[in-house]
Amino acid sequence: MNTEFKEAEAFRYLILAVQRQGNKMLKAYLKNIGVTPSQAEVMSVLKKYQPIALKELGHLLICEEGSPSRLVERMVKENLIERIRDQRDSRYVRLVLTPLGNEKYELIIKAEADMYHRVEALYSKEELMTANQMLRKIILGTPLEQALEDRGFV
Amino acid sequence: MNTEFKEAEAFRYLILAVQRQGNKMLKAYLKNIGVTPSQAEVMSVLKKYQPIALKELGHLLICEEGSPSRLVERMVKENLIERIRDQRDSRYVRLVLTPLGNEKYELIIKAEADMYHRVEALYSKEELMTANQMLRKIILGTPLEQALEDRGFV
DNA sequence: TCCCATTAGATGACACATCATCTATTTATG
DNA sequence: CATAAATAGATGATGTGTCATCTAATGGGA
Repeated sequence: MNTEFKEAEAFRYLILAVQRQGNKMLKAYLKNIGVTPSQAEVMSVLKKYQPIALKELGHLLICEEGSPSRLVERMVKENLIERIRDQRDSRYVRLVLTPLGNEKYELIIKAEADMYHRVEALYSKEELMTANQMLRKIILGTPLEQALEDRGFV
Repeated sequence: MNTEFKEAEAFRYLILAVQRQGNKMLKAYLKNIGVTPSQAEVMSVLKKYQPIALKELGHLLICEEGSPSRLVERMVKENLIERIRDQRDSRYVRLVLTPLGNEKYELIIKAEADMYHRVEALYSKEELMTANQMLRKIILGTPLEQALEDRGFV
């Protein structure tokens, strides 16, 4: 077997595995709140940046590029988000959290904190900083760099 | 803003970003071969382990847990895989690469090598080993640990 | 031998992601 | 002012992932 790219190949699958496993774990923590990991991400972006247009939201999300029309659509149906047409330029919509959305966001913060506690039980702060610094390098020059920067993760 | 879990939160989104970005890059490399990253993973598992049952394949894949019926179904339709009912126990199917599948796999190896070159241009072998060692820790005790071990990534 | 628990795989349901295309508006330009 | 270019968002198509449930086949125990 060719072992030339052994570490690079392992890195590829380890990243995939960690993302899947982490998503699964977060999904479990969020289950009784009734939101998915992607929805939780939308809500935390809205909490910080609302009111915001769909396109801006798309630029800030890590979980999805392009315009998250359908992700938002489902959340509107579940009364987590309100979608308001802009008066001045009706191409835009302005997105804000509903009261229910705000309520649930409080629970989401707690669930995420539980998740982060588990991560910090596994890694020292120094380890995390080293890993993060390395992961940032691969994102430089990609469309996600701006999103991560705006969100405060760079 | 609460900064208690700053690094853990950044880690969460960096892992997501790197996985998305990497998947996108690999997808581009594989595009003219006509296979997706998940399909490429199935083919490299088959190349090494064929003939194999659907359930075993599911245990070996990182890209999907459970049984990858539909992933395989699409690949059968595209004549990449052959699905043969086991004579002795017709609950099982045995999966093998078709000649077309083998041909395409040769191209996939090249595309993946290009991808790995880019990763190694970014990171030293030592950095990769450090990162991989760290990522392995979070996988310990999860269902994916076995898959990674069997595939030779642990 | 007969019945039932077990097992492999298929399938329905749902929520993403991504890409291409379409629609409704707005704005720029002749 | 009229029309074309540009822009925001919606929508269709396709391929995942995940979970629950269903079906078909096997095998073990009464």
